[in-house]
Amino acid sequence: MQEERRLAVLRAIVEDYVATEEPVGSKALVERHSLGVSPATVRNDMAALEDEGFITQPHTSAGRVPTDKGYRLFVDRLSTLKPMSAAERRAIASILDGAVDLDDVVQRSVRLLAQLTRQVAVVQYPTLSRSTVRHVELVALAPTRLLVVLILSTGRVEQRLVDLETPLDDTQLADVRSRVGRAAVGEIIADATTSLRDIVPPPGAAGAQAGDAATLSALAGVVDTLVEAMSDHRSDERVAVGGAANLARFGDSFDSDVRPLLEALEEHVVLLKLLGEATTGSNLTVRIGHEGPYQELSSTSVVATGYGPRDEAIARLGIVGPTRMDYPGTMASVRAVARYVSRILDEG
Amino acid sequence: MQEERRLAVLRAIVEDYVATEEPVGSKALVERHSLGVSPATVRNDMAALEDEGFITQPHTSAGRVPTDKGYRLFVDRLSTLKPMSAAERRAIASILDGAVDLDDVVQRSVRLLAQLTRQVAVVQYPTLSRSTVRHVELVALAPTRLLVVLILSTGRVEQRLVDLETPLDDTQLADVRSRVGRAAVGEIIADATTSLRDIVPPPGAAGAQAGDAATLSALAGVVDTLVEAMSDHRSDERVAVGGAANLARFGDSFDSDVRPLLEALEEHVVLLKLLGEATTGSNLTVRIGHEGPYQELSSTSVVATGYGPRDEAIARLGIVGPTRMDYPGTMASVRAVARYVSRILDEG
DNA sequence: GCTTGGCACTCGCAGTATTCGAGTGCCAAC
DNA sequence: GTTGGCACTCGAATACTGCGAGTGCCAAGC
Repeated sequence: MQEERRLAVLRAIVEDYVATEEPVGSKALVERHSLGVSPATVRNDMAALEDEGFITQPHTSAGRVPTDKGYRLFVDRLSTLKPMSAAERRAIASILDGAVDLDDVVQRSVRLLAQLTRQVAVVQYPTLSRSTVRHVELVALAPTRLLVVLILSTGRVEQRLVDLETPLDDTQLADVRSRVGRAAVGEIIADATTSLRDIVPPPGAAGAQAGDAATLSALAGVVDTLVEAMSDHRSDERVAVGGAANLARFGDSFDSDVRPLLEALEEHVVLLKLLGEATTGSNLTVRIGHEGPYQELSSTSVVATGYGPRDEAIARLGIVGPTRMDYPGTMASVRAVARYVSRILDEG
Repeated sequence: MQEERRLAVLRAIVEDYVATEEPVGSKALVERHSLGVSPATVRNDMAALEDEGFITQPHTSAGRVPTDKGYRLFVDRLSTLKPMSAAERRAIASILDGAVDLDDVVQRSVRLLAQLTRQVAVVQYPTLSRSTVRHVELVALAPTRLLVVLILSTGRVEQRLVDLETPLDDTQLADVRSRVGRAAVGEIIADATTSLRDIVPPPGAAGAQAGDAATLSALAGVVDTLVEAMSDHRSDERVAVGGAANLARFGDSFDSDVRPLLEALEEHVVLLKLLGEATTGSNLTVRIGHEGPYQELSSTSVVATGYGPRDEAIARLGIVGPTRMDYPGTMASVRAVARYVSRILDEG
């Protein structure tokens, strides 16, 4: 009984505090929520909640404010995702459906997310590691210079230049091209890497079906380049950021809260760590205040989820904002955008 | 005589105000600078300067602060570029020389610039319009699907997909490839666009050396795609931004000054307009406060310059900061980075 | 005629005092 | 277990005051 009401009180406190940005007192609570009890009773409950560490008061004789632990309980047990309105759904669809390519999808997503949540949005570009090789092309730019183009199932295109030791004629080039294609096309990155390595004969031990020296040398160079392009971490680390202007709403504490966040937004490695490791599926994760890996960001929360085609989370997206945020609404928006983007990747 | 001293006073006021961020009074001025006159004299000069609109006082009985007009005079006539220290030169060289490709150069530049000036840095990616076509490649991904790769002299690579109406065999493809190559390679973008259009025969009027229908259809599709890629404004508009965390030093006025700037940083079109139209050569431009095109950014200044290989300004870079900034130092840094980047583009 | 010292005046800032009221904890009564 | 009452706390807002940096002006001096 009392336990249940206490949780109701906690929920009310979180909701009011998020809405008003001011510590909430017992009297205001009973006025705004129909709890069916008097302020005095609420006070007793508040005292209990404070003992348990869910709320705290900034100074004696002020209202109560949720602690990280309080938000955690709220998110885990007291909130239900706010359903998106029809208008919001339409907005998501209309904005994302206009995208012309992968980069455009990411950029539109980040804007959309920032707009919906009024927070700073972060979207990781689909990572290479889970995707498959759709095509490899070799183009002779000059007698000893090849352009290697790698096209992945996500739509990402990587190109590299390879300088050859000896010139290659068309037949030899076609040979290299077909060997590489057979080894890599259709494989996921990880497998393609190993099978590409396999088609380069170890130096010295010339196999029966190996081929002439020029071809082998070129093959080795191309394979090296491809392997390097595939494992290139720069591609994995790319993220898009949007809605930094929303930081202006942070209100008070500027130097202590906004500054470290602004710095983090430029460090893509940090951002990726904030988004969290991509686990399987599309689970929505919420990291509140101190739960995160960075001391300086102890007053910010992260709401993130994986996304990708066919329920494979090949990248993550989410938002970063003050611990005092509208979790139900934000979580709903993040999930909705992730689902829609995943669907687009499915079709593409 | 007096005129000269008045300018010296203005210079001293600007320097002191930039350093201390506080209105500067007559007494403090004569103490910190050896002007050789008494505070009373300085006061007279100040009154004159105020009449002319170069300085103003925030409120009666406070020190003086430079106006936009005052900064303008300072920048135009009273300041000499601070020479870069040897250490700074080395830092620029060592950071930029490590770049592996064009994007890397831009990204390193923007970080470097933000670090040197402690302001928000903006670097436009080299624009297409002035650069030349180094190579065009056509790759048959499928019988009726071509990958068109466009490589420019700046090192930028654009790729597009073209769907054909009818399949193309290797001979026909080679034909299209060589026609396109002959028309475009080596030309600057603008010329390539027109000469590409010229090689597509007008519908109906089949010329003597035209060729079969499949080839012509494919040719038209490829040319359309190339022309579109070349004139694609998205490529022109790309900019990199760095050092947003430096906005935290803005001190006071948050909502009125920082917020619009944060918003502008996400609008690349706005940023490009701020950097200004690329004029010829590497002229350093300084836009102070209200001189800029945006009302909301009236308390920010922009220091920008063009850069590019062989003294052709194919893109711009610069910084955005408060009107109260160290102009000589900032201008020197911007120019130094622009020169170094231009040199790298020269070599690449 | 410019420069300078003197001087009265202004006015923002910082520190202090004071009031106000929202909110609390506790207790006795229900 | 709930409720109304009540004394108490303490931060925020307001008002007051003295300080001092800075100014403008003027008359004397170089």
